[in-house]
This record gives sequence, C-alpha cells and structure tokens, in this order.
Amino acid sequence: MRSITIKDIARLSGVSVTTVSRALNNAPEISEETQERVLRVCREQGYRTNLLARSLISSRSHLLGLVLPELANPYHASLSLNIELCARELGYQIMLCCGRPEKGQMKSPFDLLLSQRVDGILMASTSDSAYALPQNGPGGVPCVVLGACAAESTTARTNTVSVDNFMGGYMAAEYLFRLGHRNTAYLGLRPGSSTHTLRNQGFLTAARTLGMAVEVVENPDPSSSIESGCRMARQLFRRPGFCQTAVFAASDAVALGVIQVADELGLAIPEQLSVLGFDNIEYAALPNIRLTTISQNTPLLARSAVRLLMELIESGEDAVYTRKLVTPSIIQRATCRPLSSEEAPPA
Amino acid sequence: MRSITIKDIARLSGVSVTTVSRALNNAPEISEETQERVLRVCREQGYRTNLLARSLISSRSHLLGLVLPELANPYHASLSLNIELCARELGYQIMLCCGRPEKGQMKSPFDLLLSQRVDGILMASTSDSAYALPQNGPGGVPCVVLGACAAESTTARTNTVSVDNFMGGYMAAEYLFRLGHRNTAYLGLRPGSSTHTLRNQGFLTAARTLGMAVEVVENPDPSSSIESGCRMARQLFRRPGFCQTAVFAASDAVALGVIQVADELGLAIPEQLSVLGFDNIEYAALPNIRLTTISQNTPLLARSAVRLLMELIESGEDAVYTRKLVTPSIIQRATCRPLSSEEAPPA
DNA sequence: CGCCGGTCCGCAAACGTTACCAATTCAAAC
DNA sequence: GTTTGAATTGGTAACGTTTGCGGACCGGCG
Repeated sequence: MRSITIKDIARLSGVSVTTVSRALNNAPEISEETQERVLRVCREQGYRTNLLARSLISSRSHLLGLVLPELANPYHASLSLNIELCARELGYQIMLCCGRPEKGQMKSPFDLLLSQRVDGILMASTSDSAYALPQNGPGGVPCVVLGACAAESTTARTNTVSVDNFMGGYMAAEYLFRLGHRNTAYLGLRPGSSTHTLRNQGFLTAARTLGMAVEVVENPDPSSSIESGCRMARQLFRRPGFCQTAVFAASDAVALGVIQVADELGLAIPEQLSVLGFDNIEYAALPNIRLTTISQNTPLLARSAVRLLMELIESGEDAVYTRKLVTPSIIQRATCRPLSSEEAPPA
Repeated sequence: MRSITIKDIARLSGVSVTTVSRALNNAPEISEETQERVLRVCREQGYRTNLLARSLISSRSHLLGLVLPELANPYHASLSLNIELCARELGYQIMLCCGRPEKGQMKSPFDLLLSQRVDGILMASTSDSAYALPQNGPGGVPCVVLGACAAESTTARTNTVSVDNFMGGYMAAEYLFRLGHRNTAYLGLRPGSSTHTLRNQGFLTAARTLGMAVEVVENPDPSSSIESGCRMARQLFRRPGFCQTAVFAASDAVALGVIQVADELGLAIPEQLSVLGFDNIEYAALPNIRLTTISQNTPLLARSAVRLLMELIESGEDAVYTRKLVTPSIIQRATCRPLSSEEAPPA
C-alpha cells in the first residue's frame, strides 16, 4: 500500500533521486533526453509528488487557511468558492476552518492552521467579534480579514478587504436620482454598525450634492432582519405627509421587509414605490421578488483578498497594513422604475 | 523568522528530542516531572507541532479532502460547514477543492488532494456528472460520495451517503393523509432522475397503502426550477375536475412555483390548498413563504458521511462498499393545514 | 554479589523531498 | 597538451518529527 516515491522512480529509470527531482521541477541543468525518460517512468508508475515532504523542506506549504464563522449563509459560501478557485489558480490550496474557537477542549482555528504550517490566513469577518485575531496577527503568517464588518477594525493592525460601503450608498443615491426620484427614504441597519454608518453617509452625501430629499428611518432593532425592515417600512408609510417615491434599504433583508409591508398595504412596487436593496443575497433573484440591489461582487472581493494575501506572503512585509475597498455594482431587476418628471409624488 | 522546533525545546529544557516528543504525545515512558518541565518550556516558547513533519513520518495526514461543485448554494454551504465541524471534532482538518477539474492546465481536484496526502475524500455529488470519480476510486484513499444524486451511482463501486428519498416521499404521503387529505397531487422533478423516481415511488406507495388518491404531474422541463413548478401548477389547476386539496412538490423550488401560481389565481394557501415541499432550502423559511417541507437534515448527513469515511480510513477496508440512507424529517410551517373530515373538496 | 525487571532516557534511523557541493564528461581555448 | 568552462549528473545533508533499540539507573530477590 506504500505509494511510490522519487526513489522508486530513480531506481526504475537508472538515475539518481536528484535527477528525478530536477526532471519533475524542470530545472535547467538537465538534458531533455533524461528528463523525458524520467517523466515517462513517472507517468507509467502514476507517481505523485508528496507535497508534505516538499513543504517540509522548502518551508512553504502553499496552503492558505480560511476561517469562516459558524453560520452558513450563501454569502460566505460564494466567498469560499471564489477564494478557493482563485487560490488554486495561483497554486495554493485552501484549508478550511469554521469558527467556534474554544468549544470544549478543541484548539482554536488559528492554532490548527498554524500547526498545519499554512503560508497565510484568510478570515471572513464575523459580526460576532468574540474571537478576533490575536493582537499581533495570528503569529507568524500574514492574515487578511475579509468582509463588510472588517471596516470596524480600522485601527487594528490588520489587512482588510471589504466592499466600499460609502461608495455603495453614494451609487444608490445617484441611481435613484437618475431615475428621476427626488423624495427618497433611507432605512438603516443596526445603529452604530460601520456598515450602516458608511452606507448612510454615502447616500446622504450624494443626495446632498444632487439636491435630493432623504427621510432617514433608524433601525429600532439591535440586529437588522426582514422583521426590522417591516417595522421601519410601517413607520415610514404612516408618517404624516408620506411622499417618498423610492426607498433605499441598507440591506436586502430590510428591503424584503419593505416589500412585504408594501404588499400588505396594497402599495404597488415599483409603480407606486421603487425599492433598492444592498447585498444581492440569493433571495433577491427569486422570480417573484426580483429586487434591484447593490451587489457586493463577491468574486472580485475574493480575488482581491487572495491577491493581497499572496503579496504579503511573497514580500514578507509585516510592518505595513493594507486596506482595500472594492467598488460594488448595481444589479438592475424589477423593483425600481424611472419616474417621469411631471409625475407628482403621491399625496 | 524560523519557527521553533522540537530541537530548540530539547536544548532549552536539557533533554533529548525523543523525550520532548514523548512529553508532547504523553507517552507512558516518561516521568511526570520531566513531562511537566518540557511542556512548560513549550508553552513559554509558544511551540507548535509541525504537522507536516508528523504526517510525513506517520504517513497519516489527518486531512480530509472535500470536493464541491463549482456552484455555491446554501445546501452545499451548510454541508461543508457541518463536515468541517464534525471532522475537526474527530481530529481531522478539511482541505477544500471546488469542482472544475480540467479548466486550462489545472490538475484535477483529486490529483491535488492526493498529492497533499489526504487520508480520505468526501465528494458532494453534482448533477453534472461530467467528472465523476476515476473508475476505481480516486486512487489509494477511501472516498465517500454525498448527497441526493449519489443514489444514481448505485452500481458503481462507491460509498455513498444520501437522504432517503423514498422514505421522504412516504412520509409526505403519511403526513398529508394524517391531516385529512384524500385527494392529492404529486409534482415531479426532472424525469428519470433518481431523486424524482424515489420520492415519487415513496409517495405513491404510501398513498396506495393508505387509500389516498394521487394525481401525478410530470415535469416538462429537463431541469426542475421555480419556473417548471409554475408550469406544472398551471397545468394541474386547469385540469377538468380539479379537486385536489393538497400537493406534494418534489422539491422546494417546485413548491415555490406552485405558491406563486396559486397566488396569481387567487387560490388561498393553506385555506384552499395545502402545499408540501422537499429539501428545506433557505427560502422556505422566509417569513412571507413559511413553506412546510421535508428537510434533508444536512447536519446528520454530514456527520454520517464523515463517520463513514473515518471507518473506511481506520479499517483500510476497500472491498466492501457501503450505502447509508439518512431519514429526513418534516418541518412544519404554514403551508399545510388539517382538513376536517366533513369538508367537501372544492368543485 | 549477581541477576532480573522496571523505569526513564538518548541515539540514530527513518519519512520523501530539495539544495548544496563535488565529480564527470566533452569540447573549445590557450 | 594543459587549462578553462559549460553541461550534466550524483552523493549527501538537511527539514522536523516519530520510533525501535539499547543503555543507565535503581530496588529487590536469590
């Protein structure tokens, strides 16, 4: 059951192990003839490099650790997938490790990954910051934190890649303005969260520049969900003098709440009200929802993170910390419509 | 930047490397006193075992390869998460590898994983069976195929773990019968797919036993989706003498289509029609859907698969192939209601 | 005193690679 | 004819562990 090694190949093709190694890594100092012969034997025997041994001696494992929060949402799924894909293209494998650091006697994800001698760590941020990175990085290898919440740790000594939430908010306002809307509402997320703050600021900044009115509705709940979207929508619709023709929900979950309430109240979307979301979660694409929304562009996010991590690994740089912002894009579906200029806002 | 090794510890605590090794693996042939001393030095120095070296010599990497299809859906996300969790509890790490075997010059996932010397491979089945396993397993290490479609490869020499689709169909019929329904419909999946066949057979078998009428609607499309659900629903509702009080949709996607069409036609759910799905996809839990459905129980599925793979690894058995079926469970939400016995079916 | 058994420890060989340094050949240059 | 140099190859020491075997020490027994 022993798998065949470089020694076997050497014996079988009548050369030394060194030569076999050279043939495999097509080193310059080997004759084409020998190389071909050796490689043929390798193929015949089904030889496979033992990467453990290679990593051991080169002290580079070409492994990347990926730390995920314990909950499985489509966002993280897509992130993981793209990360793996990009890493593999660049010659790296992904070692998975899902949250829950101190459950029972289990070691923390970081310890495990470091023991496996990963070359770097990619960490999808959790809102639950119960376990953040150890103070000075995970200890020895570079680390990139990835995702929206990463912005919160703006002072920490970490490398982060996240969506540009400010820009997203800005784009939302521009988009609605271009459609002709002049009276809009912003429905927020968990108050104080950086995601909320940035998207809000972006939206308000653009609105101010463009001269577009914004009614801000604060999220009453500690966490934002469809339910809190419902609550905010009801509150908005019942305000005296409600005249908004479009709402920007700071997350798709909130947008779904808005749609639900509008449905209940017989408010037609998009005829009477345009709704714009943020995140492009899977639900948004459902045929009976078709939510127009701002997409985080997970593939790009993933690629940027992997690239950054690569650079850190190659350079060995550990004194300078980078922060990348990825510009989101608008996914046009069916919940926003242009407003002709002579249309009066509803009473 | 060299990380500290067992040799450093040996030097620092004045013993041999052997002794340090024994202390770390708490071998019996070491005095408690020495062990404590060595371990203290390890802690002080922040020593971390180099698993590469350990794996190299023990020829057991405690690594499991996980092969996923290229598309990221919540089902696979949940699966991966649970697999990782379970594996870690049992002392194994997961090495991720996502589909797309022969894109460009990239090596196949299996080659990569085998080069990393994983102890076993877990493969989430794809409907796209373009790349199945190499004929005789992936070559050297045990492999478990996981997921619904796995049933199709019933003759192949593979170990599989999948949900018991027949039982699911059976449970569906029993459930609807117990609610009082006597006239039901079954809306199918891609014709010829094992998932469809088994769920259908299970449903029909139970219905026959119980004496419950079933109107079967075949899926017209090559792949089943919300749209095909819509089509089947329209076809059913327009049949002359339509009298069904409940439909069992063989997947949640199909069920969503049914709900949508019922909505359009003003057919109230669950008042006029009960709808039962299968899969418990994320959408099913949305507050404005609340689909009653049969759940695949991914955590259990994942655990079973990991357990099976472990057994195969430990035993070294490679001549007998196992097939595990996991019983699904019913998630009761809001789309099914009991029918009082005197209620007449709608005209 | 010699022997035995047990407890604790160290030496050195492995695991499958790569890297450094030398050795060999052969042709061209002096 | 000797030197130089390039091209190709081989031997061997690493990398950080684990493991088999043997040695040292000690207490107890005949």
